[in-house]
Amino acid sequence: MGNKRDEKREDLRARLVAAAETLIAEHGLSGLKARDVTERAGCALGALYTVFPDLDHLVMEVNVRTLARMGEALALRLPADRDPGAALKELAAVYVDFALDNLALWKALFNHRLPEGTPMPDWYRDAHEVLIREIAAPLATLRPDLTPELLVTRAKTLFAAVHGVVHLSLQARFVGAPRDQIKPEVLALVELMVRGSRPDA
Amino acid sequence: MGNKRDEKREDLRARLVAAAETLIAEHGLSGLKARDVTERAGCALGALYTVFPDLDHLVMEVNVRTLARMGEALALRLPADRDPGAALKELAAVYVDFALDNLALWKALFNHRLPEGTPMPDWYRDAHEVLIREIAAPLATLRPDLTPELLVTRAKTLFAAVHGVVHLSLQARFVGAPRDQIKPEVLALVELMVRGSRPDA
DNA sequence: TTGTTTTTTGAACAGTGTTCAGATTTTTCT
DNA sequence: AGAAAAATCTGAACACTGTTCAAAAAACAA
Repeated sequence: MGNKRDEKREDLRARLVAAAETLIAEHGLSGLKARDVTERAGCALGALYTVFPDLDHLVMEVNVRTLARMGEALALRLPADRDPGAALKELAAVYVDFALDNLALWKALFNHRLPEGTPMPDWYRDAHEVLIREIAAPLATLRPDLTPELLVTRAKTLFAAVHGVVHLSLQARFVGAPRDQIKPEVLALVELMVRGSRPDA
Repeated sequence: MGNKRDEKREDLRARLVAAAETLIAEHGLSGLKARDVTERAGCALGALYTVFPDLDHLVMEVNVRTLARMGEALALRLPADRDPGAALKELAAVYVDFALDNLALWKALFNHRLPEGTPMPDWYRDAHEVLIREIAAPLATLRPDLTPELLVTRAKTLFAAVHGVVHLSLQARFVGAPRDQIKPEVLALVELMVRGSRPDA
């Protein structure tokens, strides 16, 4: 049975990802150091590089877990929303809450950058699909005129718009809405987009 | 006359900022190295730290210049747009074009982060005001019901929504709209928001 | 010119991600 | 079980950063 090796390796991997997740949650993405991760995971510095090719891949692993949790949160919203506008607002509200409740991990998800010229692995890109998965259905009800292809693009655009409001606000940077008004502003934005989608009277 | 010193100092400062701008434009924010900047500016490594407290401040200086140019571009759009909806679309189009024409500098503007816990200087935060300055007027025409305070917040939200679409697309990351559809999608988004703002028939 | 002050320099430092020769552990073979 | 071979793990060493600061150079004052 050669799976004792695999078990150990899998255990080490899990410990590294858990350590990285904790450190990012506590000190932010920029506070993630290889030496801290390995110390917390209880292994040598070099061990990290026997599991992941580099730190970026460890971060991506953490981000994939964050995306999975976000996907669950978004899919778990109350069903039986016959009104597509209400459904879209509900999704946006869940998104805002998740970002606020997982601030550091959420920031790591969107602030992490691969080195110049490094292409994003497919498995990583694909993991982001949960962000728009739930939008298509209510949007299709709202906009039966859109082709399936344009529907996907538009869903991405709606997500990006909501995301932009949350992102700029939480950046605590400058042109973002005041932090205590993120939710109201996001909901107002979705309301605008929903109203704007209705056929003219 | 002790202003010979000041002149030299100002000249060095200008050379450093110009060098940094060029390097960011060519190799991206992450490709900006203190040694490259000083070499290109024709001074010693340490000279950088006699002008700026650290590299972050040099980046902020570059970003302020980018913001100023962007402010000019936004203010320069055709006047005589009596239709507020058309004005907002025009602003969005200018924003998209600027981002596409100044890709690396635009990314540097929004991807640069101060170290954890470092507060943003006021002069830097204030420089971002140009991003929303032109939005308030047409929005006020469109939404005479909004209080001045809410008008500002809503202008920030509209900007953040448009920015989010551009940002996620140009990140070439995942959930962004295909790059060749940035402009159409942004304009569609603004159209939605404008239509949604109209009083019910 | 000579002494004093200011400015500039770049070698040295500290903190980072990553590597890899050797030590350690596990597996294989008799 | 014991020994040899293979796989794995280790952490010192390396390469590349931003930043500092003692010393050199330049500017100025007398």
